[in-house]
Amino acid sequence: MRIGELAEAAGTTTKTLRFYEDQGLLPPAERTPGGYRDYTTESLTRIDFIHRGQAAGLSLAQIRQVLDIRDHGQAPCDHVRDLLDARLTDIDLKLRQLHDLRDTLAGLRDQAEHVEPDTCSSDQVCRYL
Amino acid sequence: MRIGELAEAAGTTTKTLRFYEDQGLLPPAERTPGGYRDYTTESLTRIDFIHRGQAAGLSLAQIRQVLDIRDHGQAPCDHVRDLLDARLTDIDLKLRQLHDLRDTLAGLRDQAEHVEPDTCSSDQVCRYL
DNA sequence: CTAAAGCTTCCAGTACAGGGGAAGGTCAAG
DNA sequence: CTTGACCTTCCCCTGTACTGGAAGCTTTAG
Repeated sequence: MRIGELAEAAGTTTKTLRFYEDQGLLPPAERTPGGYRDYTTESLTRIDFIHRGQAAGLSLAQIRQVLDIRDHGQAPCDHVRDLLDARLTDIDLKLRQLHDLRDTLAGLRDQAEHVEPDTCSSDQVCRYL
Repeated sequence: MRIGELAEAAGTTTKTLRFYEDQGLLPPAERTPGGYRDYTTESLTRIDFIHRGQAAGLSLAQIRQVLDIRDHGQAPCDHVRDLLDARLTDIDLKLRQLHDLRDTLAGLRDQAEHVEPDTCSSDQVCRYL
């Protein structure tokens, strides 16, 4: 698969994929005789993982650490366990805060639901946006 | 309350608070006769909200939009409702991805747990970090 | 054979969220 | 009445995660 196809499939850009390779998030791609990067679908899985990590608020550096662990198939020492524990604690905190915020926003949204429609007539500029 | 106290209480810095004021996330603070910013505890609540928003992966611009809605006490038009819906959809997606990632990491961490301790002896550099 | 689309590297620029530090004003303690 | 802690504005710098664009090579279609 060429870089353009992969980017499309992964919902990103060729620029970003080269950037990820540069940052060590993707292994240096195989090359065709012409010098083009040549990917397998494995890369797609990897990019999805990166996207999930980002959605969780991890930095690319943190994602790379986790990928390195995954790449070696097994986690062989305390440092690695500690790293994963730190990430998990981090993520659990984020999950709690996210639930909190969701509730707050849902409350606001609920107020919006029960407002008279003509409170914001079409010829009135909505100053809240 | 002066800016230093507030920063301390909110777990942030004076720099950041002035930056938030500049960006419209905090209303321009009252001033003492000497020109110092003078805050009430209300600001603390607001900063906590901002922090929760950030933990949820919202940008400061998005947080500001939500705060603007909150500030006017009521959500008066479709645009606002749509904005909140967009944020909620956004957050629900993040919550799902976060759960996913948590499972993945917990799996890895579990492997780490069941590894022989001496696989990573003290005189062996842990190459995974 | 040529044109267009897609790829290569390289360098520079952008947006976001702040942080550093200068130059100077304010306030409470001694 | 001075010293030190804290405050003010202003301007520039930093790190993260990309993005744009130039100059040139490769591949596919007509």
